[in-house]
Amino acid sequence: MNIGEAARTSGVSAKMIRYYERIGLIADAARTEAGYRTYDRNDVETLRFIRRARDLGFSVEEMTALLALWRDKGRESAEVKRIALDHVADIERRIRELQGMARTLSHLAGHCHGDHRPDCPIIDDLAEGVADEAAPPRSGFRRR
Amino acid sequence: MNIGEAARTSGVSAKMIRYYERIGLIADAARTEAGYRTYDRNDVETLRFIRRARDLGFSVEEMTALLALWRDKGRESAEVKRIALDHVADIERRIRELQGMARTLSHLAGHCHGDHRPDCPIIDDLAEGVADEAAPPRSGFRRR
DNA sequence: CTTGACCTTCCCATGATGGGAAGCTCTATC
DNA sequence: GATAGAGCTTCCCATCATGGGAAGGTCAAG
Repeated sequence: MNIGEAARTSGVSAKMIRYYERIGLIADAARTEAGYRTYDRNDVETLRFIRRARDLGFSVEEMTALLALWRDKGRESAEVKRIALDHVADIERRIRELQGMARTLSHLAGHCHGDHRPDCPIIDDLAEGVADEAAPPRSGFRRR
Repeated sequence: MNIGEAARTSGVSAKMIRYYERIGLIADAARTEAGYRTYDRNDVETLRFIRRARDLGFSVEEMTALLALWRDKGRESAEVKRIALDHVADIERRIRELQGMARTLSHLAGHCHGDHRPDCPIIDDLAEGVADEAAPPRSGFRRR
């Protein structure tokens, strides 16, 4: 099948399939005489694996490791578990950061009239920076 | 003061100060004859405002609105509150996405021996995609 | 043989941030 | 006054995963 059908049946866009090939996450696809990429059921299975890992928030780097382990029938499950748990710890750290932000903002908003009057503790806090209630905004925080 | 001191006292890197000026979040700084940017206490206050908003996860777009409201002494607090609560809702949506991922992965890891044996439900799930326990991986999800 | 869907590569953009090069300016010390 | 070193300037590049779109080749149905 061509890349379009592989994309539809795997849930990975054609753009991303080409990208994954270019960065070496997946092997170069076979080509027709005209240069079209072709995929078989096996390739689509790999793409599905990638899509599920991606949906669980794994980075390309982590997916590279997971794919290698998937293919390695003699793998040690400890290795897979370690990657998964490291990822969980990473996710939980991000959750805590976000919770700190939400808590601070909710608190401030709770004290804001939210009417036509100009007084607003949210703005006041941003301007003065009194409350240091949010999770410590250390390095490494990225939004979206 | 020059950009270096403004960066140190505001907590916003010189790189980012130039970036914020270039994209129009802050006004063009005054310049010395030699072309050096100069900042006064007022400018540093603005930069501090930006840093705090950034630490709370506001995007540049949201910061633009918040800065305008900060300067507008006749603002309606309802407007500020709306931006803050919209942002909280956005944060909470991201938290739920992350929690779904962490839950699924923790569940899978809990059933993985994590030893020298190759059997691993984490890999099996990625390969087969049986459990659809994670938050629906709709469009718009971005990692980090 | 034309039409339209599909494929190819290539370049650009995102958002917020940092790295680094090449070159100019300022200040302190000799 | 010269020199060293810190600090400033602009410009370009990279990140990460993803999409948009242009220019042009290919294929299948009518």
